[in-house]
Amino acid sequence: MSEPGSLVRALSGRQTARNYHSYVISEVGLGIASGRFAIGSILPNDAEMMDTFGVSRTVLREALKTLEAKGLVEARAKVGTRVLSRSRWNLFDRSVLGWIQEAGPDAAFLASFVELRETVELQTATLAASRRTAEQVRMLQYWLNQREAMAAMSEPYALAEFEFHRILCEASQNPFLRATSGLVEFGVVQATLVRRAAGVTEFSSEKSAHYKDLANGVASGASVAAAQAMAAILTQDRTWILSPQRGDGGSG
Amino acid sequence: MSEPGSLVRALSGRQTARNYHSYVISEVGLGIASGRFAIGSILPNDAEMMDTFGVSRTVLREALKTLEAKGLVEARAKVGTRVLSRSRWNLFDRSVLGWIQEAGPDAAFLASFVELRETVELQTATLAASRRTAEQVRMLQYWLNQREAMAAMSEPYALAEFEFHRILCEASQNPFLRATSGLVEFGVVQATLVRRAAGVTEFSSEKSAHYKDLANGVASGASVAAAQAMAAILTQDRTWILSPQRGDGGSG
DNA sequence: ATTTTACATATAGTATTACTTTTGCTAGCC
DNA sequence: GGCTAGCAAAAGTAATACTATATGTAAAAT
Repeated sequence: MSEPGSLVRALSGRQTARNYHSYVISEVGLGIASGRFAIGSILPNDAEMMDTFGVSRTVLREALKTLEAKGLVEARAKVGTRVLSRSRWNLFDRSVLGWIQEAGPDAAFLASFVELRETVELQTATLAASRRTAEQVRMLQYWLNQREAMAAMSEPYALAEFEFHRILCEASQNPFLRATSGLVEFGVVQATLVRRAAGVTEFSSEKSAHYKDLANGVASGASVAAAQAMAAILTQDRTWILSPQRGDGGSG
Repeated sequence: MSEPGSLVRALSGRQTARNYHSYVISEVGLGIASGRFAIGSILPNDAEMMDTFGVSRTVLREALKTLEAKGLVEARAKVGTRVLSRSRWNLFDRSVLGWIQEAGPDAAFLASFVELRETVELQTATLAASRRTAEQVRMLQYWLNQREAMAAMSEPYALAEFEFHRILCEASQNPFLRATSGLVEFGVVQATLVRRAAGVTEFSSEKSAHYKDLANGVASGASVAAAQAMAAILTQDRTWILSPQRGDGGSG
């Protein structure tokens, strides 16, 4: 039940597969993220993959089109469907991040992630404080309480923390920052996964004061205070996310 | 020949259509970005669109799958294919940004864009200065020269400026920042479009000193100097991008 | 020996048709 | 009035056949 990745799936709403498309998409997507389909290599051809996944060509091709749209592969006649280099991947896409997370990101990737997240979420906090609506303040308070209430259960806890950050994205009133909710989810989930693996059973306490400060800062329109509280949260998350993992090395 | 959008297409490599898929994708994508297919509305059903675009259901569905992957639409049985709200769009996707640009972004969107770009590219410049390779320094110098050489022609000029910024993204060594090259392209193109529309014929001069400082800063590893030069560039671009447009109101 | 040309071939691209599944709506039953 | 069954519209899936494209190879020309 508690296999790695279940938290990810729970948060992103990916159960197993809503239909054949999504099944093939996540199988191949995860295969690419994990390195089972090596970067630069050619995927098995249509006929072979139809056989592997037990789907028609229609389904297979539509799935590959989706992956192409996310920058993971590129199809060309006579040569096949090539796995593109990571620099072509759409790293702000929620599913792409999900596959990377499920595959087990390496230390360099996590360092890059933390680097960007700190810049982005700091701005999010700053803007949210000056633009939030009354309704958003209420929502923040709600998820703040939920976060405390669910502190003993990794998945509901992570969900509450994620929702809190997501409301902040909304409150920034900036469509680009709203589109970074995938990043935010990745961060919350990654920090929670690491701590759960380390045997943590009470998830909220270390950051509780900072979350309270953040909510208060946003509610009162204090941009600087909000940013400072966010900075404290991100610093704490960073130490968890970048802490050396259990040496399983990864499956790929 | 000089219709709006040709610069966009030239830069992003979208000629007209490589195949039927890309034709349908950009028609519908642009239709959505321009508001011709209203947000929240249902697209015409398969049969009708097959007729409109003169393609088979296979092509149409694969095109819609691509748009779904970019967060523009969502298909559900019995109800049809719905145009999603902008908050679901993948705004870091190059083609999505291209359609928005071609459709003529409104002032609020441009303000949001500038807001984010300044945060992101400032960090890019900082990191690039500390991580760039010798080869990247050479490339920067090359595009710096090209930028000057092409100052009289909007498209080659914009291309050179874009390449300069793109090399910076690469040099940051951060995959997320590399994935923001679509943003960078949008900014360069937008600034150039506005100025061309205003009758500018010499594109480089105002920012030349700053670009030189930026290249020098990156080459010598001076992160702070590089960030300052980038800030000056972005400030200048902002005044152009946010300047009131010709009052054509937009076609949508 | 090298380059060019042309062809065979493998692969994705496209078209067509038919059938299945999902789900919103409506009408009928409790 | 609310629940239930079934109709129907739309997307989902399958199967098949044909077309376009580009790669590799071998023959032909230099």
